[in-house]
Amino acid sequence: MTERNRTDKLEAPSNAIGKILSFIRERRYQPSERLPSERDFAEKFDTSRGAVREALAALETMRVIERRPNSGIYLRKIEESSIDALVLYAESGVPFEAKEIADVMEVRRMLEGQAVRLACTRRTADNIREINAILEETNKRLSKKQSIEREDEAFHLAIFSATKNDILLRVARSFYELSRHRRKVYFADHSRGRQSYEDHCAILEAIEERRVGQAEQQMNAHLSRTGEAWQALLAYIPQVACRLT
Amino acid sequence: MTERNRTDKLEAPSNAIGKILSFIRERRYQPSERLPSERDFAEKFDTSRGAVREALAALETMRVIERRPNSGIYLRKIEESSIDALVLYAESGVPFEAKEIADVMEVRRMLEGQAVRLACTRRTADNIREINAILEETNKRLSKKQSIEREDEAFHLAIFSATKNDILLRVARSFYELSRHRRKVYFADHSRGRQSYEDHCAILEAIEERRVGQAEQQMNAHLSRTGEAWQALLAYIPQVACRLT
DNA sequence: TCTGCCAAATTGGCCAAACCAGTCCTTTAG
DNA sequence: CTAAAGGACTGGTTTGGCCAATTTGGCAGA
Repeated sequence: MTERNRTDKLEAPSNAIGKILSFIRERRYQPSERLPSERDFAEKFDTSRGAVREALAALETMRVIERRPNSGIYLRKIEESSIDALVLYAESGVPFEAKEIADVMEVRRMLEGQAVRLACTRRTADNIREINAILEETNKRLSKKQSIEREDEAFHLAIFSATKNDILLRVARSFYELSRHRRKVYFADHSRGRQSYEDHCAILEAIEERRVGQAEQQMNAHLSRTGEAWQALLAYIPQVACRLT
Repeated sequence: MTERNRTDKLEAPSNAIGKILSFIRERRYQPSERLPSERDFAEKFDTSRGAVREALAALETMRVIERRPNSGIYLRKIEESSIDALVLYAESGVPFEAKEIADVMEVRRMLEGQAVRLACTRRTADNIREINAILEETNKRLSKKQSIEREDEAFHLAIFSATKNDILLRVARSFYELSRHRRKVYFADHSRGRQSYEDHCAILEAIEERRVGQAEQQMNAHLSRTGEAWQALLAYIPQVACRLT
């Protein structure tokens, strides 16, 4: 009951990574604490040292652990760990807090209002075509009662892309990756998907016509609605959030 | 002449990671192109398959490559690769463009102006103490004519930390990581360090006294000065930027 | 000539046993 | 009591092998 064929998030959880990760969480290891040795892990998971070392290499680049030669493997602070590690954590069963939602929405307000302004002035015809295609796909999925979490992410990232600021796009990508699990929960409700779709259409129209003020206003309205929907979601069924995947 | 004992950036370039990375770059591989097999790499680098596999595991979590079972190893798009991979690239000898600087400064303007406002209202006494300590260290290093790139990063991240928004802090961290190499180049000049220090002191004062408007204004002024200094730097000695490390 | 099938080669994934070069701690000889 | 010797760890690395799946190529039949 540990995992199934869900190898479409990170391509190689490779089994061992997940095992080590949940081992760390279950045993409540503290930062800078020393973990079992490679050989212990291999024995514990009934696998080979090579497989363990490969997983450890991955976890080290995610900055979850630190390997000190001739000493041991040490757990690092959670804040130091990379986004990929957090995604792995979030993907299955980590507690889910209202403050995180509020934080996410605050950052979105900081970034997306200004991004949409830039997008208005710098967009090309290609950008419009791309966003249009995304919205069509959104509509298609909505009419089939499917979740649109990926299309929502694609829409917002396409706006960042239209700003022609590669650094901003990169930051936005890692940000959206970070909140991907929450988005999955959010769009489990069909009506929230419909509302987002309508908001998106209005935003695209403003960008296409290069109405800077209107675009920013529409984006702010969209984010406000999303924030309120989140509050409502959390107020009534906070425990549902964890179980959905 | 490939590498020396510079194992203080990412903890385990482990030699093989760097070798594979420069191999990819030298041979000008294109995205989605198939790389040599694990066994080929092992032979090429005169090492074992296990070492190669460990490096590949790391590169896979950095999303530089994709390993398809029973098929091969494929190069992914650069835009998909993680920040760590970009840092590795930047660390040694990648071209250096003015647009990147402009992009970075644009993002900083988007984020830090609002962040400093939040910091004013939400800061605790601890935040002030922390920032003060950073500024003291900055001053100490300046009087010893040392570069302050780490202290500069610490100062700005401490402001993000004072906003009490963990998501924002995380985004800012990855952002600063992304531009770490450029910062190293920037602070190679001592006078730019002094200017930043003075700006930082003014910003801290405003945050401490919770003067929201003044803090934002100081931050904007600081970012403007930094942007201009960058322009000047790039205009006169663009080629120096690449060679400095 | 074209088609279909089967076997060999190649791939990544994995395992086992060993050796190295350090660190740390205990034991032992002076 | 001290200091040297020894052993028991550690992560880092190599070698050599097996597995399952895919790809490939050649051979047989139509």
